[in-house]
Amino acid sequence: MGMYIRIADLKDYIGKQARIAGWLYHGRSAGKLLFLLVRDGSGICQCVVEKGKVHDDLFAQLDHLGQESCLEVTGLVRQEPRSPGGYELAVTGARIIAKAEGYPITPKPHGIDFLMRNRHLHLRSRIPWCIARIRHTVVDAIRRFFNDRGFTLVDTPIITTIAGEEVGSLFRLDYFGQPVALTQTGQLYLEAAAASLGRVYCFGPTFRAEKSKTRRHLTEFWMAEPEVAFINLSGLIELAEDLVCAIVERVLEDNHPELETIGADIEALARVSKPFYRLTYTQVADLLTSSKTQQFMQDQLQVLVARRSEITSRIAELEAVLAGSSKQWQRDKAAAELIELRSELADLELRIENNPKHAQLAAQFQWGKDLGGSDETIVSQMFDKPVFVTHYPRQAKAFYMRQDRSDPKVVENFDLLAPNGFGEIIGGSMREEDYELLAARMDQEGLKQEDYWWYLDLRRYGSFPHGGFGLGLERTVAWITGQRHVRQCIAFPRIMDKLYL
RNA sequence: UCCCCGAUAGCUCAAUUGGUAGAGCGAGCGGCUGUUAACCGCUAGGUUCCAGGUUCGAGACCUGGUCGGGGAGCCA
Repeated sequence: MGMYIRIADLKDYIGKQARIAGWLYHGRSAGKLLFLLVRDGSGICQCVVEKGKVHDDLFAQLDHLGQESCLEVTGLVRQEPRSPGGYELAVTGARIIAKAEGYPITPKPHGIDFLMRNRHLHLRSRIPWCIARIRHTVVDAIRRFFNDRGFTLVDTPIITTIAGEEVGSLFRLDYFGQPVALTQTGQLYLEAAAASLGRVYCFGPTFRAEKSKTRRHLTEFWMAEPEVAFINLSGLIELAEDLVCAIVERVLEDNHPELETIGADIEALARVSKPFYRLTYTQVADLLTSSKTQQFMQDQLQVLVARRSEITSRIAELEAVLAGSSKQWQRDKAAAELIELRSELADLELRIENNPKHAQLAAQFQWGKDLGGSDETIVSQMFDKPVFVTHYPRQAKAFYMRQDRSDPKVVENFDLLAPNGFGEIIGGSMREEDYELLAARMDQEGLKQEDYWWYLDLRRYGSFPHGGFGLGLERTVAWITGQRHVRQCIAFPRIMDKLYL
């Protein structure tokens, strides 16, 4: 593609001249040598400038070039074990395209608020770059998965006239005088499309005005939703299982370096394989109130407490280093570690404080309630692979979920909990295809049948067994990348009462 | 809506518990031919979030507010 070689392709040019263009990620000087780390979006390349090999005034300019300046570099590509990527560019020429001065984001720790207010620049940094690449792989894997299985993509509307989830979490809009809302799910429209195309899916943004200020919530997030005609619950669960396996497999294949850079738990990801665990809601309720769970929580508490004393004594050590008369660089290192340990300590304190509360909540769990956040966390911590939880109580779930004909108290639904405390990434169900049962359920929920007239029509004209699910993209990416907060997993996050940019 | 925590240099954090506001990074200048968050020396950089109050004296204590972080409920 023309004038420049992509840094990712430099390995094919060893021993040859190449010209790259990018931004200065980091510059160091060592006397008459300059090390310029240049990034171009495809990778990072160390460019070595030797005094005398370029004009002196260019050398001086490069020596004083600010981080994120845009430049073009020409040189000889050579293998070099001392270079971060294993090869480097021996610079013979360079052209500064645009200078940058006082770039605010340095290669040192920053607070989350600062980074999010500078998100437009933060995207250039290493970790957001890795996450963006992994997110891209996940999206592509999802599309391929469905396309390869005979699904047809149907783009459902973003402006909707009916609610699929809690009415309280709608973003309301005025549509030329008519009250409408931003979509919370494409599901209802997808059910209509499934009667035309059999297997369909949508993949787009969804909007929920939930007042949830947690690490698992965005007000605007992306969801992949398949809807399948002539399937049953176990078929649906298998589909979800295959999908998650396909996603994880692709990421392991395509993004190994990125996973390593961000410190994801690659071994845990490699363990993600069929079959996942399958539990009914009733089994989970029994598990939560069992002595096994209480024991698990106690064991966990002990581990946390042990880790706390470990950290506490390490902090004391580091504080002694800072108070003592050691070298500056030793003090710097100690200070950096101290910052990290203190935040881990704060996190531990919170978990230690919450542990008995959560244990108690679990012990007091009553059949009929929806699983709380802490219950979900406990269950997903108890398993090393994803867990399906099925057959929730009917009254805790949405009106469209199919009543289990062999046990009318529950519905044919499932949630998929990612392991190690990540919690729910998929929710799905068979849909009630019986007109009378659906209408009765809508009455119970206080939903007006005339608002849903076309949805009920689907049960009037050749009603068919069908079901589907929704996979939350950011939660999936957060789980795979090991990010604490979903807000790192979308380029421009929207969270409750904050847009940042 | 409720609970907890925080706000000090551009950034990340200190300040011996009420007694002269500091360090690293970043920025600027200089040194160094193999750096890996390089290193070494020098320089600049402050209305300690805002408004009141207590005090001889407040970054620290009290009241109110603003902003931010985390959690609960609810959810993907």
